[in-house]
Amino acid sequence: MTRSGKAAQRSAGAAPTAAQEEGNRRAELVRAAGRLFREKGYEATTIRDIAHAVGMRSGSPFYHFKSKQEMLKAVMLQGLEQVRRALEDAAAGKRSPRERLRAMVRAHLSTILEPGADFVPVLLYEWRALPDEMRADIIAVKDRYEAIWDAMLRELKQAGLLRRDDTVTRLFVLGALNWVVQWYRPGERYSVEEIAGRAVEFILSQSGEAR
Amino acid sequence: MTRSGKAAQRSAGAAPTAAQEEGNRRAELVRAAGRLFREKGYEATTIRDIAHAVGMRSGSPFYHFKSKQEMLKAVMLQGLEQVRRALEDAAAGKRSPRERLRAMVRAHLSTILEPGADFVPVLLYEWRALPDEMRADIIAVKDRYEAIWDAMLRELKQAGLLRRDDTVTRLFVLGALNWVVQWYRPGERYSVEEIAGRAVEFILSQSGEAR
DNA sequence: CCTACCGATCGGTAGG
DNA sequence: CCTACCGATCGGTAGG
Repeated sequence: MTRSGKAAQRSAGAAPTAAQEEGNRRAELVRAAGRLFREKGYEATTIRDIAHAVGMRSGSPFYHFKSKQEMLKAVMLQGLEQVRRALEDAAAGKRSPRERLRAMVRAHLSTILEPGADFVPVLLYEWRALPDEMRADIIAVKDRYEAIWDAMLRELKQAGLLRRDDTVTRLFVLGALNWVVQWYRPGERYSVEEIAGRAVEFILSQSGEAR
Repeated sequence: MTRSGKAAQRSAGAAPTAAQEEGNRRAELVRAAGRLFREKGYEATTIRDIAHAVGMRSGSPFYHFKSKQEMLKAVMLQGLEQVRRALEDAAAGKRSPRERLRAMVRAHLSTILEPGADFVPVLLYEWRALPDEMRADIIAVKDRYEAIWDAMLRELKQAGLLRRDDTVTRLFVLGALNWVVQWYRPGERYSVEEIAGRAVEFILSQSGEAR
């Protein structure tokens, strides 16, 4: 699924070009780095861990990345692109404000909780490890992401479903959602779908009737 | 302020005993460790950093702690005791449910945001670094902390101020609050007091009149 | 609590 | 992308 995009770039059946192979290897490294950074944390993960996870030797990742920090940056950028795309898709559907909120909450939670969804959690919890200069590139994308939420909150307020639609409210909302990664365990008691429903209910000031 | 408790243990004017001096040094190490763990993260902080912060040489902290992990555990336990005590004090005041909630939110946020309040943020964000065996000791204290919130939520629901009072609701509430450490900057735009007020408003399903 | 030290490991590089 | 390697640093210990 993650790969279908890549695969579609080459004509069917043709052997991949050298550049494509290289891109694949790079993508594999980012994926492995994301998983390890999430599981063990950036500092506790070694380049050797990442290299071995994709069948390389310790020095080889530096052929694809200049430094460990560049790998972190790549993971974070991928996480941001992923969650932003998911959110835009969710918001695009023609639905009522409430239904659109629910779709966005579900999209956000999925990107954080689904097995293999490692990029965004790394983005959320490894800021400290990122050098100042690299943050600017990330903040630009982050702003676009938050703008989608701000638009949603404005809409909800106009519909009388939310008391306030300012920045602090958005931070409370995203805080409640992002915190779910701390307690959610797959297959245990609540599904992502159920948590999304409960979150919507928690966020909105008027319960309204179901659905 | 943090020290007045300690000082009160000895009779006024008397020289501290050897055991008290030792306890003070240990407490200094915990404080320094808390600050550094918070700023740089557990993995990125070295024993040497901590030692130098209190004027010791690199090997000396091991006279007080068996390992770096034991230092982390000490920081976390102190964080939990601190936030639990603050919360119990806040909840103890004879007030309306809404006022009690506000006091608890303020207490929780203060323990996380006030300058020098490093223990709880470490507790929140360094779980990964703590070995399994040490978690049990911490979880026992954590349960007592969460029980206070559960009681508060039950009360709010009975008063018709909250739609639900189950575990997921508590997790949303604490998520929104704990996330504030990610965006709050002292002296910038919002005070802790203001954020507490906004959080209460966000949490409750009925706005009611001011105050 | 210091001095002196150790084994292990880490991010990164040169040279192919 | 591998081999071979380097300088630096780290958590921890012995012996006082």
